Amino acid sequence: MENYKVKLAKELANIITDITEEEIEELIEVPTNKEMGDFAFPCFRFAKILKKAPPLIASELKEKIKKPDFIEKIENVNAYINFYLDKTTLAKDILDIVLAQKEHYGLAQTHDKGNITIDYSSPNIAKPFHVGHLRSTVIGNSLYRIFEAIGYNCIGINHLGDWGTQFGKLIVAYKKYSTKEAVEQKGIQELLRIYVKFHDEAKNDPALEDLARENFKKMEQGDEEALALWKWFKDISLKEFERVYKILDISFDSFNGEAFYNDKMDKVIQELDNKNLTTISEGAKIVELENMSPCLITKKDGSTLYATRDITAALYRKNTYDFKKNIYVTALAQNLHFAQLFTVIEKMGYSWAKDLVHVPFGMVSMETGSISTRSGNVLLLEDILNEAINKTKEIIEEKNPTLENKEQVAQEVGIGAIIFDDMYNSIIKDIQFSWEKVLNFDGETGPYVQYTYARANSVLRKSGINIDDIKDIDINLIIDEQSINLIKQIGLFSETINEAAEKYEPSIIARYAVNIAKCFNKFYHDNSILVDDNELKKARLALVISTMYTIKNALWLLGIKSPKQM
RNA sequence: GUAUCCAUAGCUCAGCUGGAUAGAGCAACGCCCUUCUAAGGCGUGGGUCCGGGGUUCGAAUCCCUGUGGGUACGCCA
Repeated sequence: MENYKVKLAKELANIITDITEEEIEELIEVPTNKEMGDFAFPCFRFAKILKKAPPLIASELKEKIKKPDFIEKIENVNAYINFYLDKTTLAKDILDIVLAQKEHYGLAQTHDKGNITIDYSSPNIAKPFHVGHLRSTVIGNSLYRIFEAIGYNCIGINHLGDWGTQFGKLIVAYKKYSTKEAVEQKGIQELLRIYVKFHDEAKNDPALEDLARENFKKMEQGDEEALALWKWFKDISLKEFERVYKILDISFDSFNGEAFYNDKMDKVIQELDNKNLTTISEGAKIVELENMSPCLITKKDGSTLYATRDITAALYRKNTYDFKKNIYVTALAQNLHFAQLFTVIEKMGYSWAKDLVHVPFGMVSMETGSISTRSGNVLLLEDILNEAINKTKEIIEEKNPTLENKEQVAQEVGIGAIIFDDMYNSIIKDIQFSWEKVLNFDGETGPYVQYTYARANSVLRKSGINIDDIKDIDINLIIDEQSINLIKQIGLFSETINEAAEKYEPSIIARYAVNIAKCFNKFYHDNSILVDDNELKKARLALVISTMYTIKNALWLLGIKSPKQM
């Protein structure tokens, strides 16, 4: 649709000389109401220059415009000039592209725009994967695919929280409250139990915290026993995470977590010193920042912090991947941390500091209050996914009991519902987790979109026509209202992906997928597809398969599968 | 205290780079399966766009300010 706007601006520029073609293009808008055309040009702006009433300007202007071929009609309503695109031209232009690109529709064929590193999921070792971790994981995965779709090469980095004082705590807790056998048997559950116990005990015995810091310092100094325990805890956790990633079908290009930077931080601290950015405050090494609390580089015992590792990681990523953008998908609560991180890198004199992007998302809470691993108020992601899968199975038994591979479909739909729900709204919004909401598959939900895809697929299957035979269609057979609405929507795919990338907002894709589904369902309701008239059937099937490609790719961008039947 | 995010229908939210009567879904009620999957379609009711100023021909949208809520602010990540 964007290209028509450009063409229209060019046409108008022949008549309007007061402003530039670019300004004209900016003024052209899409009317709120479909009845008022595909594009509108408001004339208020010229009232002052021409000293005439806007409606008069509009009507005079309208008379001067020579109708281009791609425009069906031009109308003048008050101060607006409304343009209606020629339906046949529009439908032909869009369907030609979709039917040529087929399953690649909307997705870039090359990835030559450069590298983008995306830091997402990044769970903390030794803590179970809960609802709160889902957001970073699915949003990051979606952004990865969105940027790939517009031609970047993405590098997905799981910046594991596998270093830091928490391991000192875990080592202390293990020695005090657990045994080798218990950890081997119960895995992460046992690690969680002793971690929670540590915090309970530390409330009354602050010396425990000191002991923990001591143990972390040992790790940084290469103490073998401490490192062996650390590695053991890490392996146990990773096994657990891998299982969740497998269920979600999400993968990473790098698992270089915080520990990976252990031997790279000295050099960076040295660099900060050399650039005279550091000062000592209360025994700690810090970088002073304007309008912001200082960034802590080392503690008074000399061990490093989160920020130290993130600065090091950013430098490493720039050197390794020469990224065009380096994106961090983390909670909004980490706003200050990233503001500090980016400013420090800017102060170091790196011009690419401007390419560092924090994509913040809102908090997930539960009806029982905020999620807290320490207090045990958690809802494990696996439990939610399993619940959703079971609910889907029930629905399948009720609606489509003869379906083959029910198990797999239930998995794809149940998980799709959870992922979709997480990204349907602007990611900045807080979410209060609710079983009722997440297990509701009616209305604007993942299953609704998937259902639409399955429906379309079903018609195609029953038509008995091969996809490759759907060509040379008579466009004039599908320019009724519902068909054209659907075609227009399909034609918006590329610019929708661009917008989602620009705003780092997967929900734009999710809403787009719903729009396509809505348009298709109306089209489906109003038009019989499998009719006797062969030409009409073929033309409508062309729309059916165009919808299928679009929905499948839109859902793919969100990390959601499209089962052919459900 | 400072910073930051949020505030639109009963609920969850779109719309926010200013434009024509503010839109969806859920929930409620009613209609549509002898016809391609009813996880669908259609309809009805439902609004002080948090309050107050300002900019503008025009503000839910931009600016200022107040209120309410969330979050973060040195040795956790």
